Amino acid sequence: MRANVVAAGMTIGEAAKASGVNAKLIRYYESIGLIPAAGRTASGYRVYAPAEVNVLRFVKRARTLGFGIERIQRLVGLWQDRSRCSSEVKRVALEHIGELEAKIAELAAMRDTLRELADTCHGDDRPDCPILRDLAGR
Amino acid sequence: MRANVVAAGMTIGEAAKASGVNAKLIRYYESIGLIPAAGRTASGYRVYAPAEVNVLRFVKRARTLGFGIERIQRLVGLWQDRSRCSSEVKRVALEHIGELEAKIAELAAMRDTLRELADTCHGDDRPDCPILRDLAGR
DNA sequence: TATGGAGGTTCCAGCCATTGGAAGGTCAAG
DNA sequence: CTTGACCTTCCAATGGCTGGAACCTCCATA
Repeated sequence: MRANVVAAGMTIGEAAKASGVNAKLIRYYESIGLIPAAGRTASGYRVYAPAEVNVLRFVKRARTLGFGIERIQRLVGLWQDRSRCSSEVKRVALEHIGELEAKIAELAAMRDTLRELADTCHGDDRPDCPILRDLAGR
Repeated sequence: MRANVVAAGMTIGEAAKASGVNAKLIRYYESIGLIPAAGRTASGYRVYAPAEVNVLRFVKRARTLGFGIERIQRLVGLWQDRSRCSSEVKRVALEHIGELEAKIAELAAMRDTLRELADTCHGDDRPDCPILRDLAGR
């Protein structure tokens, strides 16, 4: 390809390197409609402009923060809408924070219960075990 | 069925009620080998003895504590092995606690970052938004 | 000019633990 | 005999990827 024609137009591999989203995942994101279909060369290779790489970076960062695909789609929409209200963005973020809190609380409850059980377990070569007793329903 | 013959022998629906694991899931657990295949009536209905319901309850409780299927299999094995060492059980539990901790830390990091961003976001009708700025890579 | 290898393409399948639905068989009561 | 609750199997979807197969295209080197 080497399309330095207008100093833009990367292959999917180059876009992957530049965005941190691997090529396979870029195709997947396109297939589910998270990102619009990329342009194509005459031979069928996808072509990416810098602006599209920025979208990929945005998506990557949002995934790192745990946002789900659907919410990322909303965020990208807001990002590209110059007349957005920051309140809308904040609402999406707060929704996600709420879900993170819920998940954290759930996992922490599991951990605490298990920690207590593990603390009372001798952990030696005897068969008696409070962990199994608990799982067996006392 | 109504098999009160020897005061045992529940249908899958009864076993589901008694164990808290729904019928669909019981079949799934059997299909993946987490629990042994249940007995059958002449007409092909699954039959469950009280001991099998206890296994289901054990599995249910372990799932509630977030154990994965594979680990539950190990736990059931240890539970039914009278010559087990409690240290083995404890090791399985500690492995799981470690994974819970890791997941919690990951989610908490996301939450903290997002909380900071959300705190600095006005959340009004203006378009300026630090959340989007962060996602866009500053 | 032939060739090799790196990288592109599509499609299909699997991960985890479930859940839902379709299509059909069986049981007990009315 | 019909009704309807329950059982059976099988297939598909969920989220967010990842891996592989089979094939095509580009570019540099021998």
